[in-house]
Amino acid sequence: MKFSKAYEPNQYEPDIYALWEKSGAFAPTNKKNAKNYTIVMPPPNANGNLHIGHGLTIALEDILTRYHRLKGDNTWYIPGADHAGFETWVVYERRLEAAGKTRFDYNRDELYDQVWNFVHEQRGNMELQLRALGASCDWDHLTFTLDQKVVDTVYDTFEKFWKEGLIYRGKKLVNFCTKHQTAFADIEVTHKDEQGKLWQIAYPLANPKAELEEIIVSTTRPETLLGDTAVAVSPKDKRYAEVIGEKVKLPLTNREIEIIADEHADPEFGTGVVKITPAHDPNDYEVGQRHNLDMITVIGFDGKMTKEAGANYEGLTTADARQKVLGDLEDQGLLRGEERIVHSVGHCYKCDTVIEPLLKEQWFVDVKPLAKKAIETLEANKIKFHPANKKRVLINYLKNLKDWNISRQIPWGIPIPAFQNVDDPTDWIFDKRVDQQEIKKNGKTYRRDEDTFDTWFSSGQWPVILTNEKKQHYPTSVMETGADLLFQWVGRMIMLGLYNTGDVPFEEVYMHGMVLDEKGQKMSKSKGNVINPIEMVSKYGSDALRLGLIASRSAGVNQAFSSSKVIASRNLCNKLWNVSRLIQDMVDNAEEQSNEIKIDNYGEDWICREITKTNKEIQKLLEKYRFAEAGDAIYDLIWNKYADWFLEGEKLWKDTALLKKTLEQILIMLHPFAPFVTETIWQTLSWTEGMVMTQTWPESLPFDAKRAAKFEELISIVTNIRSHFQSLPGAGSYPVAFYDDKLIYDNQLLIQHYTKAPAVPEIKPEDAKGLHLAIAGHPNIYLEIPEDIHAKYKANLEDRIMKLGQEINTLEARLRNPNYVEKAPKELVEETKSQLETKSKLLADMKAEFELV
RNA sequence: GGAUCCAUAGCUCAGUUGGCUAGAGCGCACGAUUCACAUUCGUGAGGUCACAGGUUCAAGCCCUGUUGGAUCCACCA
Repeated sequence: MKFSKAYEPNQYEPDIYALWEKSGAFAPTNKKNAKNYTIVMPPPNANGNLHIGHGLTIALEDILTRYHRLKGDNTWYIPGADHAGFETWVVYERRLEAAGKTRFDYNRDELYDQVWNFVHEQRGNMELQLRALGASCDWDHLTFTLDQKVVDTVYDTFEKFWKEGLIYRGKKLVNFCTKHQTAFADIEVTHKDEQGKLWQIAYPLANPKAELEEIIVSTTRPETLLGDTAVAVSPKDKRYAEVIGEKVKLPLTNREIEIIADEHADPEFGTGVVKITPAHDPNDYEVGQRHNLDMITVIGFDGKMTKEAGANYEGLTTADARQKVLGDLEDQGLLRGEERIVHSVGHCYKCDTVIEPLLKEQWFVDVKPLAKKAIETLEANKIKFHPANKKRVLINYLKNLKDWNISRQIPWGIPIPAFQNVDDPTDWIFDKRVDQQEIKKNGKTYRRDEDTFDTWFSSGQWPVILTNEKKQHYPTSVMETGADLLFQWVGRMIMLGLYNTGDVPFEEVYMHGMVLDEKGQKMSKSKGNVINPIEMVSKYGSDALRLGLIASRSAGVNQAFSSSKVIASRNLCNKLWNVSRLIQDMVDNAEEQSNEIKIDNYGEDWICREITKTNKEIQKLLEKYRFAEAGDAIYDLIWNKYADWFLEGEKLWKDTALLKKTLEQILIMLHPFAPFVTETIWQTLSWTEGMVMTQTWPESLPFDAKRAAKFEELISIVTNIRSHFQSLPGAGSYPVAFYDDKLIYDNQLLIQHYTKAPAVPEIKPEDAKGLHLAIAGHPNIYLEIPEDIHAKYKANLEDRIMKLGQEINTLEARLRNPNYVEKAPKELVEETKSQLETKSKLLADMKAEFELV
């Protein structure tokens, strides 16, 4: 291959990925004295497309993976594909609807097969996209969340729970979406503040007293009145103390219900009386439990009033029933007022339907013991979090966690392996024969539970499942995922991982924030501000997207996407491409080919020092998950140091052995961040062998620190001269004359090359003329400029003298402070002193010059 | 009600045991240019680090409070 003039990512990326994949190097090695490094990928939706957040996830995980592979670890990055239970079901149900069908036209097994086929028709796109992003994951172990090994583990866990009594079947209030016909966990419900009304309704006492004939309750949901089984007052509320235990006539029905005393009633709120509807309100449910109240279900799973609501209301929607109830109350003179209030209402996170708390028999996990263990583990710092504060947030959540409803009434998921005795509804058994609707056991007939597991129940066991085959990779090294999944996923993986294995599922957690659009807004389809990562890849290249995404981003913080960072990264790739092109050119044209490195000028010492310094810095930063800073460090090395200074100088020296070596090191160090361009270059260079992906992380390069420091002096001299050339009228360049300066003498050619000065002559002190440069340590440099330009320079010099004077004042003030001299570290004080000395000398030179000019 | 995060250059953001003159990319201004790269090179302007106190020899960083923005959890008859 030859280097074209510019790097065109699209031209190379697919072939490069194919090269890697074919090589087998994505599979974990099994070296004896190497550490294991494992990341399980949060599985993207199997039949969806990746979004920009996946771009970030893959970038971060793949940087870590490739870095550790280069470091020689037994590195294993395991990909996954999610059946995404509810998400996918919603999509499929929409298709059914479009075809004029509903889920009720089929039985569960038929629906499961249909969705299975649907998903597998759509599948594969996501996996291609992961490849386009450069994920160096082990495709041989790609796991779909409905694969048999997943189901096996989930069933084993369920059975173990069952035997230990951690699973129970309970009829409790669940969050039910009447559109999607399924229950949700608490965490899946989105609460929104809404404008609503609070109505006052009179409940007449069964035995009216002279001073109290009726009590007035306040409610936002009058239609649930039909299911009231008590009214509650605070036990401390003196107004009602006498009527506790008495009955009231429930309006619109002919029932009488009791007045009970319960803490739930707040004397300060409204009239201090609460109607109690245990079947339709979570708080009332608890009151009902405490007082052993009846539970009357007046709203059905279809969102309509039931038979129990009475003939007048049966079949009405809750909204219609509300109007009718209000009208009827009004007719009877029992409606006593209304006021507007803002209250929070739960909605289905997919379809926005109001979530109805309904009584339903479901499987619940008793989370107390699991959460307790998780909290202990977290408090013992067994898992390190980035950002660190997420640990406390998670502990706080776990402390208040309620039992977890794991039943979902959707066909797309892992069937719950539980069967119910057809003759005895209380008799449930555990059995794995879920492919049958009815089974026989001990002469009894059992019918399968139609429900499936909450997907978080299975994905909560993800690290355990994926490492099952190579147990030495558990616990995994780091769990990298979005900050929004702290509770529903990370927390559950910790609980279930500990339960399954006794050990944590991962040693560290890194949580990234959301990728917002360029204006800092959340991306959403409805807003139309979604950025497609694959479009970015085809426009700028995969490496540019990766580098651009990690730039300026820190753990846990939501940050805007920045196309300018992507473009800057694209430019970096091109820069490196051209650097390589130049070096290849020098190698091709070199008179002798030698692999022996001879460091014989300051710039070479300097670049060896800088590469080594950056090498250590990148390692340190990646260990701390500081991706953005690591990216900056390598960017700075390649562009500002390697290309702008070292390579520019090497145009004169052409030490090909050193050029090769340094370029190789840079390619390896950049590889985790920009895998495609580094590999493309590696494959294109004439002398490199194998793949950059499977090289070894570079060792330190040899250098002489004093000589490297000399080069830095040269840099500041050159910069100073360039600055003068720019600011002097005419913006020309002039001879740089000097005397008695070894550094300049030794580097005349280089200085001429960097500054583009016409000459760098050595002169006799008495011949010095022109503009005297004030550079610390180099007092004898003159720009030979015409007389008339001097005056302009004088003003500039005056400014610099003033500035320097201020700096000297600061230093002097610091040293005058006895506390500073005594308490600050000695090195620091010494440094201040030496700085003061240098600067004072410089100031004296400048002042002398000012007089001369 | 409880909690968390954020506020630094025109924009997006770094700045992690407190240390000297607060950085980057983009943008802006000025200049260059056949010879690796216009996806280029060079030079430069631009910041009372939200505000008010405090701790310290020393504060963008630590503490207290205030203001503004974002998010999460719980509750809301």
